[in-house]
Amino acid sequence: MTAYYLTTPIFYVNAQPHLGHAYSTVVADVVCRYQRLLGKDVRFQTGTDEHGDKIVHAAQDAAVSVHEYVDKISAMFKAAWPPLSIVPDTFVRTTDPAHMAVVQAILQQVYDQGDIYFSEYTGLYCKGCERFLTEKELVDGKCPDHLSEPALISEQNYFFRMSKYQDWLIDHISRHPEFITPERYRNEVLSFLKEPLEDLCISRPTTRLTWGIPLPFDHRFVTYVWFDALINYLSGLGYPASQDFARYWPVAEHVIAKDILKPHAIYWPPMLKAMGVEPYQRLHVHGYWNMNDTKMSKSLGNVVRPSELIAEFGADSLRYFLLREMSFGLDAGFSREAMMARHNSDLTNDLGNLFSRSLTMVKNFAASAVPQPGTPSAQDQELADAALNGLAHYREHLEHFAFHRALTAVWEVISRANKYIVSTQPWELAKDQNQAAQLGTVLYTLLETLRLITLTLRPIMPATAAKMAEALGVSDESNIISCGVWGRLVPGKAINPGAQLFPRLQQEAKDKPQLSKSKIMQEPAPIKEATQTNPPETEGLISFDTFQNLELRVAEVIAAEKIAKSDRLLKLTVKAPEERTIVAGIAQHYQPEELIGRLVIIVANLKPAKLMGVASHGMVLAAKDGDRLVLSTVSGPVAPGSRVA
RNA sequence: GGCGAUGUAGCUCAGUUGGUUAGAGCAUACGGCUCAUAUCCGUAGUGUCCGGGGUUCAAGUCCCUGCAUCGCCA
Repeated sequence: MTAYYLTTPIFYVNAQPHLGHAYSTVVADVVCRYQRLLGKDVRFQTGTDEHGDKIVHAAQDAAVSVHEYVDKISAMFKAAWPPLSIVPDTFVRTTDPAHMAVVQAILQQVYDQGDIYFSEYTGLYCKGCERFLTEKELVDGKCPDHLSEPALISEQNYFFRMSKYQDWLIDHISRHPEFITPERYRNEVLSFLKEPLEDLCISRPTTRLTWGIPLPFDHRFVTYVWFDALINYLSGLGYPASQDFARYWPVAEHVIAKDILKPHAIYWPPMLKAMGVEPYQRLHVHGYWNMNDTKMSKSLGNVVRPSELIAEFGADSLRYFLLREMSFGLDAGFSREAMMARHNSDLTNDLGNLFSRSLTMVKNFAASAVPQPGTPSAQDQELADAALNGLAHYREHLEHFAFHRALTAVWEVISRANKYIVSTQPWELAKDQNQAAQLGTVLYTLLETLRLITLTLRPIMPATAAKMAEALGVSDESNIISCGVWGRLVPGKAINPGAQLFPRLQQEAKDKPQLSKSKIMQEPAPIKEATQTNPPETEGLISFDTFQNLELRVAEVIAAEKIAKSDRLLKLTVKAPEERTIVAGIAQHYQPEELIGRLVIIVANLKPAKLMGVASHGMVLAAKDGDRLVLSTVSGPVAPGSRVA
């Protein structure tokens, strides 16, 4: 049996699972299910990336130990997938002892053969950022985030001789057009490789960072996060001496989002080469989901929780939407409205209704059994051909990760079937005994078309496809090659129409209460609209729900500076609890220095805006008394990020 | 600053190597059917194909230039 191995990235546990994580993982699950339908032996892996200073900080902010923190978030990721009908075979944690042992063995091996060397690096180090900054990042010689001058320090570190593999890598990418897809990302990588590659710093001294895997040859250092994380793709297979590794690695493919293109396309192949392992076969790069035209971002509080969407639409509907709405590789927009439209029109109307009307006719006109088909007319043959054609196109597109095209091909068949019903008018045929044979052919053609559609939907919407297969009496079909042919339904076999596949969802009132505080960012409902829907006596008042749309939080000012060329604006860096930049028009009332450490109240879910070239994520509330502005605050000490309500 | 991508109907997008009247879905309007868990089918549209210039018998498509948005790099 041919093997297939597909991975998602391992997700960094400094945040909870969001739609972006769900997308990568749904894509991988769909492809794995499809490969299984082809009869392959599939290995599907995901996991969590748990080392690094950001995680130590996140744990500190949450006031728990690092171990407790990573256990908790990792478990949240693990628990996020089954409700989406995603079933990985392996779930790797970079804190697993087995993974850590593999990382250390590889470091030792590469070190022994001379591709890791010790060297000194001198650079501008910002204590606040806990990292080296490049000259270009500095503003007036200062760190833009911490407004302090970085120190020129020398640090000794270990480096991976990546530059040695540059020519090999360019050659490899050039020879393998499908190594990085879609093509735009391949071009991006090739263009990056036109410049000389620098060696990769792969260590951090334990004086700066302890939450990592110690270098086996020097315990004063831990390994840099990428040398740790990427290796999960091997350690999850039991590298080096396992049958799984021998079986699955030669067919390995990775799914990633575009933000981690560089580590996967530039660092990873040379790492593999250095350890004497063949590179992966294909890297599939996808884009971002933008939320209501605003970049999805953890710090803006406009993260969509997949669990809430599942609760509202169902896992299958969400999977369908994600695959149908995004052109793989490009960015796409997410909105509840778009999802509602897809659900009701594509799923409820087109597919659900076709299924329901067809089975009802079999029930009413053919005694709930597969009818005996007669000689097909041109019309019947046309639908049969369209169904087989659709299946072929679907397969072609899925092979290339063109999910939206694959689904368009299937919906083309659905649409043809709906037209076919109108033009053949089975209800008229049923009225005339002489046309019984023709009726049988029509219904049989419809059922076969539905059976083929069901086959194509198995990877996309597993639960729905299972219901459809059950109704058609073909639950045992599990191979798209042997079953993807015309005429497998046996006349006389019982058909059992089930419940409606996709109940219609009503568009909720716009100011529906939020299910949780961190949902899709919404514009606060316009007051005008609220007054229109409210009785006259409350005119000018807003509803509680409207108020709930405002996310007010306490924030601590940790840095402030004047914005050049503006006499009114200050650029504030606040902790709420994440760090964010807010531009405030208070320069005439407050000096930057006197703001540091103050607790203020901010609107956390305001649409970001650029003021004098600086992006502002939220606004600071202040009282206006004539010409005077006085900042809002809370009457006692509370943790930054506390909700004000 | 360098390289690249994108800009097409109200919305989301298709448009192969230049080739007749520029397409689809959604939304809108009207009409038809009744098998449908309340849908489906048909018809009707509207487009300065981002602006400007050029090549060509012929440009959404190729070239130059400008604008806008985005990405990568520095």
